[in-house]
Order: sequence, then structure tokens, then C-alpha cells
Amino acid sequence: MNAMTIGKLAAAGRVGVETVRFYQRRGLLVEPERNGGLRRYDETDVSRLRFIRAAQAGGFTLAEIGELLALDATEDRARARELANKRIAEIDERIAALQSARKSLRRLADECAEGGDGRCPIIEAFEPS
Amino acid sequence: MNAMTIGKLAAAGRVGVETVRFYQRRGLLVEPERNGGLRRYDETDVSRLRFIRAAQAGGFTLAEIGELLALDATEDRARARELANKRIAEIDERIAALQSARKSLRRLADECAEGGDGRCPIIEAFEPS
DNA sequence: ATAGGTTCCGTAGCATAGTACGGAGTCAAG
DNA sequence: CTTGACTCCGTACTATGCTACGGAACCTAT
Repeated sequence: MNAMTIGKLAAAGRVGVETVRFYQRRGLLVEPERNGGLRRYDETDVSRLRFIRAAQAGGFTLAEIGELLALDATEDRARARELANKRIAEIDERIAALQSARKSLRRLADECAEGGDGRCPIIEAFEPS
Repeated sequence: MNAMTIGKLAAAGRVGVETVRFYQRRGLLVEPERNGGLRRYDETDVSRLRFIRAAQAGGFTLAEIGELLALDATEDRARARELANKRIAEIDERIAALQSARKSLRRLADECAEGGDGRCPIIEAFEPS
């Protein structure tokens, strides 16, 4: 069942083969034993790869993800909590910033409504209202 | 009133002088007339600079911001609306992704609660629940 | 009028996160 | 047992958004 080659692993994680190799170089994915030249991957590799992508979506950098993966093998619960809470705070900030920008864009789209004439006040739409 | 030098402009926009120069090279900020060697900036430059930072916070790339600034001078309302609506959709996606990651992190912090023993299931915390 | 802080300018370098290349080796199906 | 797809590896290149450098010119306060 150690059946996947790098191409299948990449497909399972919806990334390119080169990306997998890049993650290996970065130490985020372990290079497994090889079966006569080619490496074979299994489900745990898929999990790690998916984790990397999910964590990225949460705004973690690859360096932070590396720390999380290292942490996953240890018992340093305090550090894990710390990273999690810090990132939650950052995510909340980021969401707030996005919502503010969304409001500006909504304003822009409205003031620039269909049928109107003349220019849309793009710059003004982003000014602190 | 055309009183600011580049350093004041940068300070007013909370960016570095080099960043202002970079934006000028990118065509995002116009290089104003100069008063014997040094350029002088005014409030409209501050507005533009602040706009750039606000738009960046909303996820626009500098290239897109360049288009917005160009658009601000034209009357192409349709294009402006299109850009705004497209980015609103992208912002909504991004917010959803961040909220999903936030949930995973919340789960991680909880399962990794104070006082517990052993490792925290970091990778598992990000698996689609 | 001179010292110091700014500004000017081109060019170079950095961090992040990949993406591409090219030749050699390997594997799987027909 | 050959052919075509896939893998391996190192190295180089890309895009984005800055950030730094260094010498010359400039401006302002004393």
C-alpha cells in the first residue's frame, strides 16, 4: 500500500510535482525510502501535504508550517497553543481588514452604479468614511 | 501649500521613502514638478498613497491598483464596477477560507488545552471535519 | 557659509513561494 | 522488450513587493 509515486501524491494534494519536491527541500515533507530509484508515498504523506495547504490558507508561512509539523511530533502543548492563538488573532485582524475593504468596494460599486454618468470616485471610495 | 518633500509624504502614508519611490517607478504615484531639484508633494499625493495601502489591504495587487488609479481618471464605470465586484467575490472567498482555518485553530487550541498530556493532534486539527 | 539631514538616481539585493529545464534513469503496458 | 510516461536531481529562473547602497546635489538652521 506504499503505492503512490510523486505524481499521484501531488495530484492527491492538488499541487504540482515540483511543489512537492520544493516542500521536500524545505523539510516540510519527508523524502521516503525508495524502491529501486523511485520514492513511494503513502496516506500519511497525503495528510501532511493537505495540512500544508490548509495551513497556508490560514495564512501560515511555510516557515511557521515547518514549526507546526515539528511540533506535531513533540509534546510541547504550550507552544502549539501559543502559535494557534497568535494566528487566530492575526486571522481576526485580517478578516476585519478584508471586511473594511469589502465595504469600500461595495460603496464603490454602488456609487458607480449602472446607468450613471461620469467618473466613479474610486480613490474616495477607500477613504476612511 | 505644495509643501511636502518625499519624506513627509512617506510619513503621512506610513510607508518608507523607498516605497514611495518604488510606487513612482511603478507608475502608481506621479512624480510631481520639482522646485529646484527636489519634488514637492501635496494632499492629493497623500490620498493616492493612502488609497494604495487601503486597496492592498483589500487584496488588490499593485498591478490592479494601477488599473484602478487609471480608471479613476476615466469614465469607464462598467470596468470599475466589474473590478469591484470581482474583488468582492474574492474577498468573500478569502474570508471564508480564513474562517475555516480559524475553526481548525480553535479546535487545535481546545484539544491542546492547558493541563493536558501528550502531543496535540496538529495535523488532524486541520483535516476536514 | 558650513554642517547635517534630505533627496536624487540607478542599480542591486532580499524574502516568499514556487515554476521550469534538461538529461539520465526507471517503470508499466502492450 | 521496446516505447512512452514518469521520476530524479541540481540548478536556474520567475513574480511580487519591497529594501538597501552610495555618491552627488540640495536645503535649512545656526
